[in-house]
Amino acid sequence: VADEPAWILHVDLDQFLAAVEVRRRPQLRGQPVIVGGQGDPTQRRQVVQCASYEARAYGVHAGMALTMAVRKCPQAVFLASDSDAYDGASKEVMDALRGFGWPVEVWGWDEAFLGPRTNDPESLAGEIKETVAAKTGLSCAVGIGETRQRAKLAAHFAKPGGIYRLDASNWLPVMGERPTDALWGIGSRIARSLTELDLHTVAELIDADPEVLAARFGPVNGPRLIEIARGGTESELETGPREPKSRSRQHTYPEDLIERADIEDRLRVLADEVSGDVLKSDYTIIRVAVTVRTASFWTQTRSRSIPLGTRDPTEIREAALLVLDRFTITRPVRLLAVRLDLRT
DNA sequence: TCTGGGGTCCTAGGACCC
DNA sequence: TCTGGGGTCCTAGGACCC
Repeated sequence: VADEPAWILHVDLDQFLAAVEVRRRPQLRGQPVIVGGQGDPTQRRQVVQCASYEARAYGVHAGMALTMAVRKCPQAVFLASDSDAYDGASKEVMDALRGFGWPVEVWGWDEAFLGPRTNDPESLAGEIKETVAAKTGLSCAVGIGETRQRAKLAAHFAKPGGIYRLDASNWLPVMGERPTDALWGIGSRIARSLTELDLHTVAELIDADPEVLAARFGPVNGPRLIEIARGGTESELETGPREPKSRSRQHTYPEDLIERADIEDRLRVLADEVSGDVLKSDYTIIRVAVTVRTASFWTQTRSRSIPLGTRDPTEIREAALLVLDRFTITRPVRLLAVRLDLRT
């Protein structure tokens, strides 16, 4: 086995949140299902978290306002987001994947990388799909590559429910002429900056001057963009439990907050909620950050270091209020957030 | 029809110290 | 009076991802 080639498989669940909801409500199968917020499409300021493929056919997609989604697809079933249910379903899937005995790196609720050694990754991918379906009732796509980047993009081509391989032999033919933001790790902003350097496609980025990219994007990010374009680097999967670096709680209020006392009250609630999350475990808080977003979407974050660290919820709450005092708020407040940075 | 919530990593300037 | 480097911490913000 040790002399068989190493592969990365990326397992990506299909329409995960909607699929979990359909699994426990079989009568919804085949219907447009939209998960988001409290499941009430008349409520403002809530967005689609996941749309089933039937709903996507009407142009509904994640991030869209629920009020927009109900206009595009009035017959859809709208459901509240239920993170406990998704946590549980995710754990079922990851346990099924670990059952294969290969290293597993969990990537969010609905994605994972596997690191097998095999001469036949397609057969293994097929077994994975069957096992996940049998044990959890959920379907997934599997991407195959030598790196995370290739496996991740391969899974994209495999969706929904398929298997696709993106390796050294077909990376350039498949990806070379695509825009740079087709890559995992390059979004719209970097793609636009690259365009200003006359770099439009993956193939052009591969041949770009590393010095030019370093000058534009920094000493780490610049060269990394070229690596991404080449298909990424081979590196060990991280299979251990993730140590969180921060925990946050944010809320967009259905009606803007006007009164100072109201803003402070809401901030206290957020601070206490996120403190409660963190203090259940053994973490020490070393920084408290507060974000304010006004009705016009102007958004700023300020923070305060706690050099010795604390686990005292009162101190955290008061630190949040002190940070709030450093803002000059003259507009109605749409969103507040509290983030706690943790000692690593 | 205005645009959620929860994360990670990187960059850059200024303070401060040696 | 004018000047060097190196290092770390703090803070704000940008960008990406699920």
